[in-house]
Amino acid sequence: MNLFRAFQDDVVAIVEKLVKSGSLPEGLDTSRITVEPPRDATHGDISTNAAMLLAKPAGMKPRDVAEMIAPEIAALKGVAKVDVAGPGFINAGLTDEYWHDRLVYVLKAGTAYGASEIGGGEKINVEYVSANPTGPLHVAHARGAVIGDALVNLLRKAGFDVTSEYYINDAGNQVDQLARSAHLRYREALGEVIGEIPEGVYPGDYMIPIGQELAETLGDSLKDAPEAEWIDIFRNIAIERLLVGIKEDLAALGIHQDVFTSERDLVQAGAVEHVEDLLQGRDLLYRGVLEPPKGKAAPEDYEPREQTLFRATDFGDDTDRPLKKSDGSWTYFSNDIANHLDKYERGFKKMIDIWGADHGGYVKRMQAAVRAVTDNEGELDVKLCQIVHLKKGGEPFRMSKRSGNFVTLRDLIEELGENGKDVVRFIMLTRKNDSQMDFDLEKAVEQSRDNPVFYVQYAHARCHSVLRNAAETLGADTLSADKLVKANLKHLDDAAEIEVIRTLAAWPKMVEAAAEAHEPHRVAFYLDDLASVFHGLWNKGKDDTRLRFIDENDEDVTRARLALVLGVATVIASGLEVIGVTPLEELR
RNA sequence: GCGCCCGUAGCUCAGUCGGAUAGAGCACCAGAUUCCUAAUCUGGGGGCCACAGGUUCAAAUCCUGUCGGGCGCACCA
Repeated sequence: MNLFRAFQDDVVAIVEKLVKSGSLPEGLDTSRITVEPPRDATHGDISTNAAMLLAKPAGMKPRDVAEMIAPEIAALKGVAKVDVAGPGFINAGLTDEYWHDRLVYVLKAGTAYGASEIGGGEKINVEYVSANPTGPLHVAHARGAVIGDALVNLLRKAGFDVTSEYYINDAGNQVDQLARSAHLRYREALGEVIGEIPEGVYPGDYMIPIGQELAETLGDSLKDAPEAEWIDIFRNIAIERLLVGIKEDLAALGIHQDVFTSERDLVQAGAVEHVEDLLQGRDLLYRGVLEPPKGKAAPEDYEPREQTLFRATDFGDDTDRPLKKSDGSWTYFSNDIANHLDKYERGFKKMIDIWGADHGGYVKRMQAAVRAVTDNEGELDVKLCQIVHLKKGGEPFRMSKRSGNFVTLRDLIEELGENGKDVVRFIMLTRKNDSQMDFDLEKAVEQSRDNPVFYVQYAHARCHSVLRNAAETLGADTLSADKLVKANLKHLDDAAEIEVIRTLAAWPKMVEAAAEAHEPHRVAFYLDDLASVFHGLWNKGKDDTRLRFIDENDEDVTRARLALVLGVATVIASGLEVIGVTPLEELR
């Protein structure tokens, strides 16, 4: 449960009560009332803006409204004191007992703690990676993969019914070039000297084994055959093999998407004609000529051509967009509309796509198309990922083992050693998705405060280290959550201890806010905060022995503190679960 | 020329559907450590939140314009 939401309900109830008693006028809008933690901790534990919001419509001064509400809040369970401050904030401090109850709640819930119902079981589709099946994944894909996957977990925790999806771009020119590349490697495997690989054809070494396989299974029958005879076969096999590799690359990052949708299958099933019919039926298509882009030099081969255009401007786009090329064939755009319409027809009103920033110019038209084709029922959010600059010790990092001239995802993970997956996942979430970032391979494996992966992992391991130590004298079987939940938590009375619980108690709100904003990076920042307050408490114990977790002379106090330690470990594990990082119990 | 994203401490970045005196880490300065893991800790200095208007009880946050940086700009995918 999100405690702020609970208090928010209480405040709204108080306002309604005051309306009923005639102290406040009727017809007030309570929907914008919030209860939040004050930014400055000296203002208490919770704060509401209710008085400032209601003052104007009620025709009263904010402070007067506040003075009416404040005593009612003071009467709520768990509230220790209430102040009216500033322009009309009502601040409340909560009792230690209230916070102790929160800790009990954490221990009872385990890593499920933080789960929310705000999603209400609503279906939502998250499409990410969707790289062309023309080679192994590289670093540029890693960020979108991690953001997408963490977002999926986050939305699930927030109560949505999430489907994770990969759209396979297996139609069009690129995969034809792939087929040609496979044919070239096939000829090479049959002993031919292929020389320089032509422009546009994929040159990577990863095509060599596919060529060899084709040579073994097909013999030399298609060696000199015209393209039309082999291109379908070569394309299908190459795509299939590369897709297996891509899935392995994703698995190395701990990613297993639910649905892989083939563009080619959709096209063959007539999904694009379906789009055309739908748009036609809504009178959103016409034959027209697109102007060349103004200002900048027009493309050299520009000539006015008539084609089928979609009225994207009716839905907020800057210009109408072609559904068909001038030769009458479908554009990539039209296929992608079919993809999104297909999702909608599978029951997803909410859709999220994770794209690279270089596709930013494509967002408006896709959103316009989704609205058009779903009669404004469907809703597409697009998260753009800015590029990642790989560094090593501050210097740009390049290497090329498996393929042409880019760093593959596998290379990256392997370069980072045993915890490569966890390091990549965490670091990728240490920036907002739309900020550029540097990924320094040296810093990412450093064991220091500078490295958030380590800092958070270490906090978790440190918790378990304490529990292991305590187990030696108290017995491991007495330190489980269901035993520690019965500890006498009254002993947790130091401000630093309460501060830790307060941070634990913020986790459910964090999950909800991050899920609503579609921003998984907030989880990584929260975990860094939590680790920080926990390490802080630990360090206090260094100066003040009375605050150490284990007091050999007082088992009662020790158990209370171990309950807190277990609570911290639980919430860190819960958060790491969301971002897909393994909570290590030992770092040695 | 148009569209989108970004502009917050010396550096890298957070900043909750608008909330109180704008935060963190690094770097810098001054101290601490026979102690459950020193795999450090405490304190301090440092800001016209790019700029100018507007909306609001309240703006880093929303709107308009300007400047600076990135990305994208017929039928490619």
